[in-house]
Amino acid sequence: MSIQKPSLPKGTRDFGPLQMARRNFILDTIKETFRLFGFQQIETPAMENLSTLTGKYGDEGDQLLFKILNNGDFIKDVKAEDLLSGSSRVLPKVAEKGLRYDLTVPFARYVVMNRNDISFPFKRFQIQPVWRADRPQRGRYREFYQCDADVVGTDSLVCELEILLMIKRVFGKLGITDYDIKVNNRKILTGISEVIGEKGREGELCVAIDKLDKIGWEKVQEELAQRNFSPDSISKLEPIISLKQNNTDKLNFLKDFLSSSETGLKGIAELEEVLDLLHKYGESEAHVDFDVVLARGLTYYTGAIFEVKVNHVTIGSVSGGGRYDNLTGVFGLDGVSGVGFSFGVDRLYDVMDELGIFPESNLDKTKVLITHFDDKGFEYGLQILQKLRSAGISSELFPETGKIKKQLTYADKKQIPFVIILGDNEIQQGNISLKNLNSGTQETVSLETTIEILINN
RNA sequence: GUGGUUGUAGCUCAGCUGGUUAGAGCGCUGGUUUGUGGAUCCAGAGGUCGCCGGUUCGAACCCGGUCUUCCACCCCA
Repeated sequence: MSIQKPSLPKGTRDFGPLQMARRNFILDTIKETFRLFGFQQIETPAMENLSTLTGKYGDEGDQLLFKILNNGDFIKDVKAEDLLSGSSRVLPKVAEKGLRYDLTVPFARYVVMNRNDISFPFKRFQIQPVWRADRPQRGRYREFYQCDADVVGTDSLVCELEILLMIKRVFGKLGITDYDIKVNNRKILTGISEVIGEKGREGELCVAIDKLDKIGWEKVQEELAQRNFSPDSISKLEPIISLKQNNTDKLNFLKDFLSSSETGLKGIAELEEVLDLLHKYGESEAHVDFDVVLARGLTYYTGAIFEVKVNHVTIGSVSGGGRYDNLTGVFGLDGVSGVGFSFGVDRLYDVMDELGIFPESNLDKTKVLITHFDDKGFEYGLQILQKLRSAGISSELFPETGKIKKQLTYADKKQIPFVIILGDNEIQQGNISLKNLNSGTQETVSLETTIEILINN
């Protein structure tokens, strides 16, 4: 049998010690923030029944689901005519489970299954990997983490406020300063389509308008025309596209523009209230940008829509979310509304990496390495190791007796700042030679003094 | 899913229009120093040139397929 080169599935990655230290820095910041705001953590299985997942993300979403082949004789129910009918006929017979595609649908399933034990409003957060059979590229992976926080069972706009506050807190802690939280409201989009005379077509409208930044107004007009929007309605859109003022001015303009649309005005009012709550909380509107053309998740969002973009980097949005009226309807539980959002850790990592703003040393570091020359030193070291750890000092004993050079090199590579050297002299006198690898200085002191020095450095 | 791109030592990359035993820097191992790391110097190990097939007297180089990487579209965190 030949030796094969190991490899990873497309779009997946290993994380080494440095990467994990950095990822944990991001994850800990997010977790701490969620908890500070009163969210409780849950987890759900990596795999769900395929029936739970399919049909929730549209046709394209279904294609991106990873399916899990049934165990045992997975082909036993497949008939010859099934094979001739194509893969869509065969799939349900060979796979009944799939990997989760996001955290929202499993959460909806969880809420429905535990409705009797949950007291509403329910604030939960969930930090787990999700899988998508997408084609990978920069900032896009087949396995990545989402950090969701959702509040279900209340219509209060305080939830929207808290989402803004949590985003601001996390970004502040991470040291990301140049970013925009784009906010909009589904009802405003609905209102716009009504006012321009294309009622009910906000979905199509937004798919086209969403590309404004990328392809420009000219191309957007072409696309709208292609989608059979009338020239009249397209021209009515013009003033919206060129809106470039502060939030208040934009809102005032739209109040006038949407005066004939009850839904549109409702959307404006909601957004105004969220901003008002922000001021009452004592926070500024800094980083909060009302973006009339922001459109996402239109199949389920019904109120506020959020998206966070870090400026001057090549990564797409790092966070997004919104309000939905009927999270659990597909699972037979009506009337559960909610609002939630998600941080993309992997993209936050890429953004911080690109900006070069990771703090210097959040690598998990040992404080001191105990080195020795022979079995006697090794045994003496073992006693000292116990004392150091009891004192809460992260320490390790070099596991082999051998050349001191090798042991020091190990400490150097692992960036361990202190080394304890135990030879015959130290053992006889019952003390310790402590070397500081950063300064190169070395002193022979008692165990108590050693512990004191290590704690204070 | 569509189109393009990439693959040579652990890492970053050279390698001329196909021509003997495929190179460099960094890293790694050992030595200079048998109780002292980082620097210098010396020596050494390490490659079925992504994989499979084809063209050729001869392929890292040309052709086909496949996998992988990155990019655009689609969509998304």
